[in-house]
Amino acid sequence: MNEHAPLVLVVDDEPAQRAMLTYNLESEGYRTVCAGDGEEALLAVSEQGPDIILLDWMLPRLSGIEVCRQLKSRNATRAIPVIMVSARTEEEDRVRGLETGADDYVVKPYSMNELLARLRANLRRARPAQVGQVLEFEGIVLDGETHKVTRDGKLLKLGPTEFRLLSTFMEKPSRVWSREQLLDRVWGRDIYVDTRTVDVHIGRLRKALGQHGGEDPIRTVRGAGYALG
Amino acid sequence: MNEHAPLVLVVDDEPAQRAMLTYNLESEGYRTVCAGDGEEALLAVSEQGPDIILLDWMLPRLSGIEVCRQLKSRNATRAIPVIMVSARTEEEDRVRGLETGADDYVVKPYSMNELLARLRANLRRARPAQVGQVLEFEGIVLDGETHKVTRDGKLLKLGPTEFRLLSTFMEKPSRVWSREQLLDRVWGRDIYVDTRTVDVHIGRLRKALGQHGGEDPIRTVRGAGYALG
DNA sequence: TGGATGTGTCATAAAACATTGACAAAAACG
DNA sequence: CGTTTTTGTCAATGTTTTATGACACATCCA
Repeated sequence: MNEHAPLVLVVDDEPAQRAMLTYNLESEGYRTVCAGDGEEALLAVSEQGPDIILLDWMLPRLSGIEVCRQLKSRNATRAIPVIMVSARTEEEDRVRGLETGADDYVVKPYSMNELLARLRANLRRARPAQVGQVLEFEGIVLDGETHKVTRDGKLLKLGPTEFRLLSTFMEKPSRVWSREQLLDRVWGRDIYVDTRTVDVHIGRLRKALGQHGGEDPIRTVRGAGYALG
Repeated sequence: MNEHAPLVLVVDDEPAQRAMLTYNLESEGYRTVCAGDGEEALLAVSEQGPDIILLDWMLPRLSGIEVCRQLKSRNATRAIPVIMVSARTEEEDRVRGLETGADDYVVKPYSMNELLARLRANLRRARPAQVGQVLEFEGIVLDGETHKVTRDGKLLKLGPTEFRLLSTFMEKPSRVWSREQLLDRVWGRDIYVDTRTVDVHIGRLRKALGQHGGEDPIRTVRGAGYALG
């Protein structure tokens, strides 16, 4: 199994469902981890740091909707895409699902094809911290597994948002990202934050990158956004 | 109404639907334009250049899926986000919708809230019509993704307006652009600026292009405008 | 719980860029 | 040629965009 395959957290209370899903996901090359109820799910999120979450609506102990709400209210987990899975087709549920911040919504019965398509779409959108991958740019080394960043061998101290911001930049150095795109990838979908907030965090990232000296590697592209190098 | 509000193209064959949608969209501050069938839709796209498209699945003449396929197969329109709207809940359709390149999918009946949430998310994602294209002309290389311009390998420094001006020229080298056309493309529609401003910026672009030496590649066409080469 | 750390917003400062009018230079045209 | 029209450049001024520091509030972790 590829070390860098995306890790999917499957949350469902029915063991048969979980087995079916993990089987299919793994034969598509994903890595998986399971949880049987809401509390297990939250635990798994903080311990495993999945790249994406398949979340059943009906769960013992903590409902799927509540799990989602909690995930989306924390900075550390906000950016992880959540796909809600539900047997209920009522439109009201879809709305509630999306309003708690779910990134997508799938109604049972769904085909594996549909699920995989949505999975791919959501992963494509929001995968800044390529799990396990080590990115490098002009002496800056970002390790997605240990969450450590060094510059010219010296360890840098940076907060979670700065880390995600930097890893977005490093995924494609010298590509210009608009503030909106950065909000989408670093902060997450449907989050209402002023675009100027990006400026502030860029400033913080610059300070963090320069804490042991060195040129500022972040380029301001007036009227367009920011880029690395 | 804000001139720069996103323009939403609403494609639906039922007038009542269209009215409902435009009413709601406009009270949210969007500008709207409508089409009643697939061919009208394609026409509206090329004439109005909407920022995003709400596309009903079932349409007379040209089905929504076909419209989407055509839009996504042309460079000029590929970047416009398309949200498919359908009454059909069959999952197979959802998959087909996403596979033709639709950016999102909404099933009727949907709530306005859901629709607006998806609209916002998709607009934000695709916003700066990233022309990730690299244009080249006589040693001048313009990269739309990194916003960098080099001449004979040497990086040039140019401001936002100079960048847009140059990229307009490079789209079709040796074509002559009138001052009015340049104002339209570089400055934007309905903006009131003296045509003399164009001269000044041409001057700046010339200086910028010559900052490391080299011939002036911009040709003045007296009485007509300017061209590259 | 409580201290440390991180985050979003605002006000303000600073920088970058755009516009315009004046005038000089160049081209067109009789 | 001299006149008229068009274009190039400059400097002054105005506008927009970005940077930064301070602060309140939320979150994390022991």
